[in-house]
Amino acid sequence: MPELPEVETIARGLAHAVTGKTIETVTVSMRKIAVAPDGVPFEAALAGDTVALVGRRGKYVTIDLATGRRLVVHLRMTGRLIVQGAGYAEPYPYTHVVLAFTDGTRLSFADVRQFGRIRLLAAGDPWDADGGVEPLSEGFTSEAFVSMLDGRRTRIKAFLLDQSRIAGVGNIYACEALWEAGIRPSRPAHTISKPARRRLHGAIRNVLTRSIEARGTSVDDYVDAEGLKGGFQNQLAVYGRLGEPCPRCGRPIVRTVLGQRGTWWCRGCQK
DNA sequence: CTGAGATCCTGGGGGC
DNA sequence: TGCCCCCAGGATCTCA
Repeated sequence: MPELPEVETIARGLAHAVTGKTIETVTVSMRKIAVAPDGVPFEAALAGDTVALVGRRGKYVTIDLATGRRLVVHLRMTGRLIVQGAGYAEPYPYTHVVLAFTDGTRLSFADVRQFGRIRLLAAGDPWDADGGVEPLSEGFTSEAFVSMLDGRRTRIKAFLLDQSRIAGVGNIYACEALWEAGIRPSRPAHTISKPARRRLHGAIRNVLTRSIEARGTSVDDYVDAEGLKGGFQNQLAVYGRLGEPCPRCGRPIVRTVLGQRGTWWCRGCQK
C-alpha cells in the first residue's frame, strides 16, 4: 500500500515525466474513480490545461495545473500512476483514467480494487485543511511530537495512522518505527515516556527517510511511475515477517490485530 | 474522546 | 487439480 515514501517516489517520477506538458485528451472508463466539482465535466475540463507542478501531501499526489486548479490522487491500497511514453500502445492493466498529453506521453491511473480516486479541485480549494503535520517537515520537531501525545489515551499505533495528526504514515512505517523505537504498538500514547517519545519521533523520520532513499517498499502491489518496484522491503525489520527472528533480540516476530489492522512486532524488545 | 463495525473491491490464499 | 469461501486494507461514516 502506498504510504509517504511510495507516494513521494511516484510524485518525483511524475514531476520529471510530465511537468510542463499539456493535456490533449482525457479518457475515463470508470466514472466513480474520477471526481470533479458538481457540474464540472472531468474530461472536458482538463483538456488544454498544462501541468505546472507535481508534489505530495501526506499520501496524496498533487498535480497543480496552469489554470490554478489541482488534481489530487489517492492510491489507497492498489492504485498506480503510470507514465508511458509515446511508443507504448498497450494500455496498462486495470486502467480507469488516462491523461494523454500533446507529445504522446500518457499518464494512467490504474487500480485493481477501485478504491483510489483522482479528484479535480477548483483553484483555492482548501482540500487538505484537516491534514496532519508532514513528518519530514521542519515543523515536525521532537518537542512538537512529544506534546502531541499528551493526554491521548488511544493506542500509539492507531495514533500514528491518524492522517489528521501526522500525514503519510501507514501500516508499514507505523510498525517499523515502533519497532525501531522499542515501543509496544498497543501502548496508550500518553503512557509513553518523554525519552521514548523522542526515540519514536526520530524513528519515524529515520524509517521514512531511508525508505525514500530506497524508492519505497514493494511488499504487495506498489510500483513507481515507471512501473518499477522499490527496495525497502529488503530492510523491513518486522512488517510481514511473522515468525522470523527479531533483528535486535532474536525473538520471533508476532502478528496481532490492532484497530482492525495487522500489526507486526517483537514481544522481546518492544515494551 | 475512543473504539468497534460496516463499507467499498477483487486477487489470491487457505482449506478440502 | 479444482473450487469455494473469505480475507486484507485506507479512509470515512455510523453507532455505542
